[in-house]
Amino acid sequence: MRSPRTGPDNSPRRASKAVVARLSLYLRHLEWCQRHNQTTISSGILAKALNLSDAQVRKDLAGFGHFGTPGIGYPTSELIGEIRRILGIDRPWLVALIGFGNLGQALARHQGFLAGDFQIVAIFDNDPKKLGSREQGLVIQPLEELSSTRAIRSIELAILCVPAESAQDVAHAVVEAGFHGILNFAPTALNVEGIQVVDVDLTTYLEQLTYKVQSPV
Amino acid sequence: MRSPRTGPDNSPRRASKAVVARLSLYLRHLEWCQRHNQTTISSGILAKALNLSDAQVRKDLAGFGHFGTPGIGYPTSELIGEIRRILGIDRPWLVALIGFGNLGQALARHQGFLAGDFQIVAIFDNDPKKLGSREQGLVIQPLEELSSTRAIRSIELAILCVPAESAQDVAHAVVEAGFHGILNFAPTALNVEGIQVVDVDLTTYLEQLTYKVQSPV
DNA sequence: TAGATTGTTAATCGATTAACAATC
DNA sequence: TAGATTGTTAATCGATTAACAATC
Repeated sequence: MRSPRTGPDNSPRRASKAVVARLSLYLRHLEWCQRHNQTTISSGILAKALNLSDAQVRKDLAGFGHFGTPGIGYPTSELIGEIRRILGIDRPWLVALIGFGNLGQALARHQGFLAGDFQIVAIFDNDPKKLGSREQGLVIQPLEELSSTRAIRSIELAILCVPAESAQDVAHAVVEAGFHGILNFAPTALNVEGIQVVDVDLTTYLEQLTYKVQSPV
Repeated sequence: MRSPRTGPDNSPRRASKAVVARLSLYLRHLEWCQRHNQTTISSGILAKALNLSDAQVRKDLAGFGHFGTPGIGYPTSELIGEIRRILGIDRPWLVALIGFGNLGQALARHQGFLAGDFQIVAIFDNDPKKLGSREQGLVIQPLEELSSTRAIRSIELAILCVPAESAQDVAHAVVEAGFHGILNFAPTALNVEGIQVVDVDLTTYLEQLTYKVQSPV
């Protein structure tokens, strides 16, 4: 039973980036609770574990439906299923890794961050020295094969780990190849149409930290 | 010449996380402009390059001082200096890498994301198989040496790349060792006092992307 | 001077928090 | 029933956008 949040025209409203990010955090803690045989959890307990407020947890979840029971809390397993469905990870996603430098190699090996719902099934790079070598059972392919490989295997997502200088060109090729989304690790703003992009800018995080360290609270 | 933004009590006010993140983006594009011999830049041009609004750029910068000239724009080099000073990267920072699994190894090798202002000068791990081996000229040290090594070398920042299960314990040791800040790659919320933390949660980004892909605008 | 652009104020928009009736 | 907790509304807070006088 659910009644999704709707706009004035009654169409479902897209949740803000902040809300979606918190849903991922809720999901991870709920899975932890499930492993510890916690069958229900209250907004207060969940909030405390993540340094948030109980009101925020309830508000976030209520935006997507009625998942809890007054006096009881939220059923762990059911809420996990609901959040996975909301996030779109109630099914597996195929991923192509583009750019096999240090970061690309790291992500290919650090499958932990893929968390089971995502699978890297192709790796691309234009460095002739890397082409043809193998990683995790995958042959490094040239970018010319991006479009054909994507189509054959129905790959939907691309993780972009190329240098900033070539990122825009490669992003264009990714769009042309028919991908649906880009996780962009290149430190540059992409200008693309008709495709979703999430930026992960590793260079900015240490600067956020030094700002906080030199201006504590 | 600058007049920093102040609170009602005239004390400098801490900028929001969003503003600080944008300062990093401004800085990077300004450095690009400098390499292309652009001596001044307007808020409109800078905004367009980063998919932001001109008003937002001016507002962000005005929060820290008067850096521009009406009719002209902002002087590239001077603004770079100001932003670097604001972010705290007008001096080098020493960094310890804690946890030498796949991600830790990747970050050690992917020095690109450190961008010259940060230097990894020590690596720690508790895996007996890794101890004593070398990476980038650094010997992998046991966590028992965290405090002494930090003090001897005056290391200020820690990059935490340990598994979620041990992250809280290690974070505690990091605080005890006298670090000033943690860049936390462990997928868990840290509960620490008296130290600054920036979380980088790689597991959540692909979920943000699938949400956007299945609910486009 | 005319055109361009800043810094700042006011208006708008959105997100968080507080409070509480409803309900198990 | 009494205690706990949700879902939701109203209040607060903060961030973004729009507009424009000041100024080069």
